Amino acid sequence: MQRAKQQLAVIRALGEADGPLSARELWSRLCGTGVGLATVYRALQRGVEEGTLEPVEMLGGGVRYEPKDRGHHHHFLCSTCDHAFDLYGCVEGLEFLVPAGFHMTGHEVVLLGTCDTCGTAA
Amino acid sequence: MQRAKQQLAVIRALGEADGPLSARELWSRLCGTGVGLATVYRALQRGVEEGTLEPVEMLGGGVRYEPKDRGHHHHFLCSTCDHAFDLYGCVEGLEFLVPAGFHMTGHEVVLLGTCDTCGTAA
DNA sequence: CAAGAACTGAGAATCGATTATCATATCTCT
DNA sequence: AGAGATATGATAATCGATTCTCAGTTCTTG
Repeated sequence: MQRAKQQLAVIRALGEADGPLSARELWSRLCGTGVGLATVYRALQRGVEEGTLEPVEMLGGGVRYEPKDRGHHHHFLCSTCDHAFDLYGCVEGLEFLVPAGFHMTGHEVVLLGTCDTCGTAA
Repeated sequence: MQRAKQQLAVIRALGEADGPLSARELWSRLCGTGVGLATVYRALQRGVEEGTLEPVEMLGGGVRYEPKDRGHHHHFLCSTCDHAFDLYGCVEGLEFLVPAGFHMTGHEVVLLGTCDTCGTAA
């Protein structure tokens, strides 16, 4: 059987988002459509198993998820609404920070501040 | 009353660490000294209230703590032992990543890889 | 030493996040 | 339509992290 309707709705909502979403964020966006929280978790778990979704750990606690096809990028975390936004572009030249004997395989950059909406509202 | 012995032991252990520690890491380092986990949490909470400790959220779940006097710096997270190490030096020129309308107040950089010890052992 | 306040360790209680369960509903295939 | 597999939502169960409780201990001050 193909992936079912409700799970597709979850994946679609994630694809339309402007950044990684947590299970709860995703669920609240699907509110009213009658999708259960359990189904959100099922869709996320399945997406990760199939390799189409990627879990993103970040400040603010929980794990967020995003489609794996977005390539290398970083995030902006709004301290007011706690939403994470995708950023385009990357940072180079971090190697000089690595201590001798350590081996760097990747890096994470998170910018903090207020987003468009929250900044204007304040 | 001054801060009591056990709590001082916690603060000292944190000061001697080469990076931020979680409550559990701290506790295991004090194992054998008969310090209870509750006391570790009490010392951390008190340190934060007094402004001498700073909670650090990072990949890998839980909150870690470090003395607040270490100034601006970043961390290296070993994917093998899951320990976080302080890095010296910082990154400039991240502003170009910030979308229009957003206001950046800070940034976090985490380098991932294997540390000295884990890299050698592998 | 005496009295009261602060501190302590162990384990219970709580909290939020995630996962498991189950009866029902939906889909696929014929 | 009928059979069997899969998906669903609600809720219960679980998990790890943190906080609370409490009886006993240690410290301070006199």
